[in-house]
Formats: sequence, C-alpha cells, structure tokens
Amino acid sequence: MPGPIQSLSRAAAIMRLLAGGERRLGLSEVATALDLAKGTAHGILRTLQQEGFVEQDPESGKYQLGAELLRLGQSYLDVHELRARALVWADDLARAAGETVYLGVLHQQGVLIVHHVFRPDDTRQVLEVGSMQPLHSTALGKVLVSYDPVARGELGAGPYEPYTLRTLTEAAEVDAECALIRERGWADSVEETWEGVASIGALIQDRRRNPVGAVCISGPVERVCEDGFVKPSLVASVRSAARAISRDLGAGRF
Amino acid sequence: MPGPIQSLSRAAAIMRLLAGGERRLGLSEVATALDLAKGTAHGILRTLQQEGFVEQDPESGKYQLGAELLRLGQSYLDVHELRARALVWADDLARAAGETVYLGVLHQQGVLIVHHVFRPDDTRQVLEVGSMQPLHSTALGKVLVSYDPVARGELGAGPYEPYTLRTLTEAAEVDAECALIRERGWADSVEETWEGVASIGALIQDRRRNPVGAVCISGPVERVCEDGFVKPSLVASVRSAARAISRDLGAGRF
DNA sequence: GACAGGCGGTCGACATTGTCGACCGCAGTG
DNA sequence: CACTGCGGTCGACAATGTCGACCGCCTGTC
Repeated sequence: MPGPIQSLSRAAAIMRLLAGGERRLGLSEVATALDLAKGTAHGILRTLQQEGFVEQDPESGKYQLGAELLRLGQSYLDVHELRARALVWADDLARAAGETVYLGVLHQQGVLIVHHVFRPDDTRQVLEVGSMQPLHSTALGKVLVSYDPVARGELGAGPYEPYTLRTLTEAAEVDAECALIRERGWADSVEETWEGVASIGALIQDRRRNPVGAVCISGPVERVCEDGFVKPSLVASVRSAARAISRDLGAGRF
Repeated sequence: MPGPIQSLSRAAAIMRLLAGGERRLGLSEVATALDLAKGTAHGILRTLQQEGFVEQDPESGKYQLGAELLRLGQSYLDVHELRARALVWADDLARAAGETVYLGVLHQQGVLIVHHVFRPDDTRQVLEVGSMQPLHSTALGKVLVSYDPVARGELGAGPYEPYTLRTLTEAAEVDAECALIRERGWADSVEETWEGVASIGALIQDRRRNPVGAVCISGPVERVCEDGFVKPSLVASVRSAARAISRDLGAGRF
C-alpha cells in the first residue's frame, strides 16, 4: 500500500493550516481552504479535538491547535540525540563567545531551531526553540545548504525573499557562497536576515560524516564583526564547538 | 457521524506511544503494542513520516517523533491567549518574588506548563515548557482541582502516587485540602512532589469567571517558607499576579 | 557458511470505514 | 421577520484503510 493514508494527510494539512493562520479558524473556513466537504472536515476536527491536537473555543466554535502538540513537541526534544549531546557544548560556546547560540536542523524548507542558549549577560530574550529560520540568508541555513544535498534541493531555484539589502536572492549567488563555505569550512551571515545582526555557523556531522545539523552564534554586528569581517576568534570558537559535538555523536557508536 | 476517525485515533496512539518510550521503537514493536496488523501500522507510520510527525532512523529503521511536532507545538504557544497576556505579569512576579514562575493549564490528567520564567538571579535551569506536573501534589494542580470540576474529574478516586512523605495520596485528603484552598483563595505545596521544593499557586479566570489556568512561584523551601508556613508576602504577590492576569483576560472583551 | 529467526516492508482481496452533499437548528443582521 | 451564514448531523455509497500472508534482507548462531 505505497500510498499515504488520506484522512491522515488531511488531518496534517488542517493542523498546518491552523498553525499558519494567526487567528482561530471556523469549520467552514477550514473546509473551503482545503477543498473538503464540511462533514469531512468536521469529522477530522472532532477526532483531532478528542485527541487533544486541536481545541475549540466554546464561545465562537472556532478551532485552534491543542495542548497535546506542545507536550509531544517537548517529547521530541527529549529524544533528540543531537540536541542531547550538544547541550553542554552549546553552553560552553555561549559562555566563551559571550553571544547567543543556536542549534538547528533541516526541516522542510527551513532550519528548525532545536536548542537556544541565551547570551550570558543579557536578560529579556525570547526562546526560539521550535521556530524556523530561512535557508538562504542565515548562517545555519547556508551551512546546511552547503553540505546537505537535501537542503540544497529544498532551497529550490529562487529567487529568494529579500529580508534586507544584503540578502542573497539569486540561486547563483547562494551557490557561489556555498562553494566558499565548503572551502573554508564555516558560514557567516552579516545583516542578511535581520538588520544589525550577524552570525557565524559551522556544520555538525554524525559518525558516518553525514550532515545532521549546525551550530551558530548570533549577536549585534558591532560585537561579532571587526573591520567589516566577522572576528576570527569567534569563528574558531564556533568551529571547535561544531567539531566537539560531531566527535561526541561519533563516539556514541564506538 | 459521531464516531472518531479510526485511522486518526490510531495515529495519535502511535505518536503518544513514541512519546512515552524513551528510546526509538521498531515497526513490529509499535504494531504489537497497539494490537495492529504490521501492514496497518506501517501505513500509518509512513504517512506520519511523510508529514514530518515521525522520523525514521535510516540505520536501524526504528521510529521516533518528528520535527513538525516541535514546530506545531511552538505555534500552539504563539496563539495561546492566556500565555500571551500572562507573559509580562509572570515576568514581574518572578522579579518581585525572586523565584521561578510557572504558568499551567489543565491537560488530560495533569498540568501542562505553558510558560516558565527562570529565577532572576540563578543560572543553569532547564526550561520546562511543554512538560507535565501531577494534579494532586503541586500548587498548580491543586488550584485547578479546587476550581475546575473537569480537573477534579480527571484526578479520579485515587489512591495517588506518593512522590514524597508529604504527598496526599487519598481522595478525601485532597478534597479536604481543596475546600481549604477555595476558602482562602490560594494553594501551596511544600515538599509534596519534590524534596526541598515549595510552591504557591493561584487561579486564573477568564472573562466569564471560568477557570482557565493557574500561576505559581516555586523555590527552595528555605526561601519560600518561614516558621513552617509559606511566607504571606509571597502569597500576596502570587494572588495579585493571578488577579492581574484574570483582569487582563476579561479586559479583552470589553 | 548455511540456516533460522527476526526485522522492515509489500501486496491484493475484502468489507469496513471515511466521505460526500443535503439537511437541521440557531444566531446575528438587515 | 425573513435571510444568510454558522457549526453540526445524517444516511447512502463506494472509495478507502485494513488485514494476514508473503518477500528480501540482515544478524546472530551453531
């Protein structure tokens, strides 16, 4: 039976739809958006609700995502091997560099943040675990595109969305940059996604040298860069953290 | 069609199974655990994998939860109205009390943590958003059981699991405690779940006075208690934060 | 190195199961 | 006070997911 189960695919589409729209959605909205009969959509929503994946506002009758997703998402993190092994290294890196550290893996057409260490001295930061970053304009994303053919495939042919004036929007530009990244072994992104923010990332490999994720540090361009380039000392810190995590993953087997 | 969609319920059961077991599970394990034909389990797993809810270790062929769950769980938090309105109050409370703050809602037979503010001065804490706490032995749980009939129903008749010597394990004990909680308007839990940890919680209501969640502060018993009782000043802080959040929720409408 | 046992995965027949579109009662609205 | 939209239900139909036998592969064993 090499075909997906229809009702499941539809349920997944409904949840993604609910995740996308900022506000709650009504039954009819869901049905028309996915081109389903109202009865069908209702059956799926009822089951999802009963399982806790979707909740219904009793007042308006509209639907939103449910708490069970948060719980399962947490379980995903608990089991995540890369994350588990990287925790302590990420902490060290944040302390050594004095900047925010992110750990990301490829997910669909972006980088999913699976770990986030706050900048040591600073308060008032928002945890970004579970959020996504673009592939073509972040250090994490460019690392993955450079080394993981799947990531390159997900990126597509462009043109890509320009977030700032420095964003690379053409496939040829990104590919050229990736060749450079492969050559020197690390990626940077200076104000390519957010004004004033620069980051430096490096690849994490598993025991069989497959790319499995990336680490990066991220901070204000004034602190991360010097004379228009990222500070070599920070690059060294990130690369050594990436190597340490990779080694740790490889050691799991032997 | 007031019946749940079979394949969806089964898919949910599979995901819960994967979330429960610490390690990855094989196809046959999943099938026998849920009493399904291998072909059926495979069909569901294949669809879940394709949608990103489940991942397969290419080496061992075993299954684990997928990244999409983390993303959707994050989306759940983004839309969560109680959490959004409580963010700033929880911050203030943590600063005023100098202790960790949790915000929880009822989910199945427990309290799901939807927000967590670290103790201001302290480092090295693990974010517990997405994890669950028991109903019968925590301040958050007892608040919900006291005011939300659904929570009381989920709690059941006991006896409940004893985590420490001070845990209330009989329904009668918990019900008596809840009567007291309703009377004075707040709950505490001193070493009932974890040795050395005490917490104080209060109810959050929506605009129609329905219980929708609870806040608590939690910290070492030496700091939270005095002469064997929780400090009145901390109780006052928690209650005023709970009132503030409730007011904020009510104000959304008028 | 041949064998047995277990694994993940596939296949096709069967009937269970999800789907569809018409229909219901209600609430808000002009 | 009709009218339009909503969320939700119903029952007939056949498309759909389910089942158990089967396949090829790997691993451990004697």
